[in-house]
Amino acid sequence: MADNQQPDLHAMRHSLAHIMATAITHLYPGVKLGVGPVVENGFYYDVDLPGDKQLSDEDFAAIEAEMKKVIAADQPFERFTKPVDEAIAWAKENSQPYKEQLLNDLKRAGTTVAKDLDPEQLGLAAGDESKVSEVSFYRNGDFTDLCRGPHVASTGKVGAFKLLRVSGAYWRGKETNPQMQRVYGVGFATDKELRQHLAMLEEAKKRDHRKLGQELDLFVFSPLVGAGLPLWTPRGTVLRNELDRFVQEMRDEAGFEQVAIPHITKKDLYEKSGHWSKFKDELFKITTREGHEYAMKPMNCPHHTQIYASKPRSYRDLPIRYRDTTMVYRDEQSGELGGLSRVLCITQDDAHVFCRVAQAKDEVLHLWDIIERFYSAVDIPLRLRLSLHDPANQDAYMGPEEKWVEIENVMRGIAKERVGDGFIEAVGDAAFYGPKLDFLGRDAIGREHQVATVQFDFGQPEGFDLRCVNEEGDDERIVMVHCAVMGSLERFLSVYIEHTAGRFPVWVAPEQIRIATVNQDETIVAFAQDVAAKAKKLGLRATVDTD
RNA sequence: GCCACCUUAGCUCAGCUGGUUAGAGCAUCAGUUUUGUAAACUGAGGGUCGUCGGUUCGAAUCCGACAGGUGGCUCCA
Repeated sequence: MADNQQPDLHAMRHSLAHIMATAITHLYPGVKLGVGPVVENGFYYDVDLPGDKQLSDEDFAAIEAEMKKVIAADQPFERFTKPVDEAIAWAKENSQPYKEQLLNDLKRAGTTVAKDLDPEQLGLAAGDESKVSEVSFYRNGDFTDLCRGPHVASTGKVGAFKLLRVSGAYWRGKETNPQMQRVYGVGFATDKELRQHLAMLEEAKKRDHRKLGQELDLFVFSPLVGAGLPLWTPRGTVLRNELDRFVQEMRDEAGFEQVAIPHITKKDLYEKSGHWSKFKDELFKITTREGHEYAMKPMNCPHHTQIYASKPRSYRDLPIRYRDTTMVYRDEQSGELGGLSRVLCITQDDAHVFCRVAQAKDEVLHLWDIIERFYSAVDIPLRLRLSLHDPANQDAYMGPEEKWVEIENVMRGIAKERVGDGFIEAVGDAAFYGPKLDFLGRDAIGREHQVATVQFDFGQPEGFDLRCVNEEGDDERIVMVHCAVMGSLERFLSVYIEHTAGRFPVWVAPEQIRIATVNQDETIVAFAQDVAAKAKKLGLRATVDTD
């Protein structure tokens, strides 16, 4: 829910959702309605059209025209209430099975327990846990809808709007439920604001990394190689290498050592780490000709633990810090792939620290320093999110809950010490092996993306029995700290390309110097080539342009 | 994976309801030009219309499958 918009704008958008539903009801009698809430910049309504009718963009003009008629009629929005049983009867009479289902939930539970459903969509006040005896409706003209409101006084007072797209959406967000059609629109108080918003969308389109990636010759896709598998051109590879080199230089200063690992492993490694059972759907699996099962690595930490575990470690050796920029592979659902934001092969600028519990805090802080230096260099402001486990779903996590709470308190303490109250907490966003400090970067046109991450891991050291010999000569369990600065190079570059609109600073630019000659006279061209050669000797990326 | 839409030259796109050798701009190449502030002139090459199959006398155009893409849904260790 968009919570920072003016209340009347919220009411306008909510009213637009009703007006759209009114129009669709007029055009497609017998339509079954789902929910129609306000979202950022606009609204949507989920509809299930009679017969096999499927909406497409071409139907928008007719729907918009019908909406304009409803708006021109300036019908008042009238609120009234009904006892819940009468409301259920109303839904039955009007063949609105989705509304009926919502009402039944309201009656039975007093609220929609399904946390995937916003109570606001149900005509129910948020936080209202009591049993519901009455529900509210809104009526405009010949259209009546179960709704909490609020609405504007009449349909003439909704400002400017435009329908943008239609897509599939599962009823109540559940994959196993029937799929409805979700019609999205945007709404603003004035035409001018609507035009500005549409202009912003145009700007975002211009910056689209998929478009710029092709125009700037940074990466390509091949249908023969497959979806979600970007191929990096020489120019794009320069970008990747320069950014990574900067991160790795900072890490080396902080005592990291580079390691290298194979991209596949026997299944045994992931049986021990817990990946085989927890993430088996996302593992790319390989069976050898002898029938042995292998998998492409979906992450690097299990491999790295085996380097650590290869010999006895003294407390004097710790912390041991490995860094490794390498690809991991995840078998994502085909429909989720898109550009560089979501790929099957993810290049992680990964790092793992093996240390004693008491050393972990300093390690986290040093890694945090590197993250801050990096994002200040690429001019992307960061916001911290502390990602915690979900107590309601403890089975999804390694280890006992007390341990989680203890470690999360330590992480929260570190965050408080460093940024005060300047961070948010997200229950359920932790990794299965430990809580995370996630960093959200804000790009030049205001969008936020998750980029860097620092993770505290006590699960895997336990699973792999990682230890050191302490001062007393006893075995001591160690902990791991994971850190990726760019996270995924692919995803980071999708953000960075759009952030800079392809105008990269000189230090990462694939082409730093272009020498253009005024004509194609031999001596002049030779001179230009000589200058370019000298520049290259100095380590600069120079080209000659004789056109 | 699910729903909708899309796929014509290297790029951006025309090709109406199926009917002669599929077009344009930019880019490329060749020749001309050598002119100081954001697209010089002339010409040429380049496409089995995503792939495979079907309907039809005839398919870029209609149907199906597959692949790839876009927007969402679901998912994202």
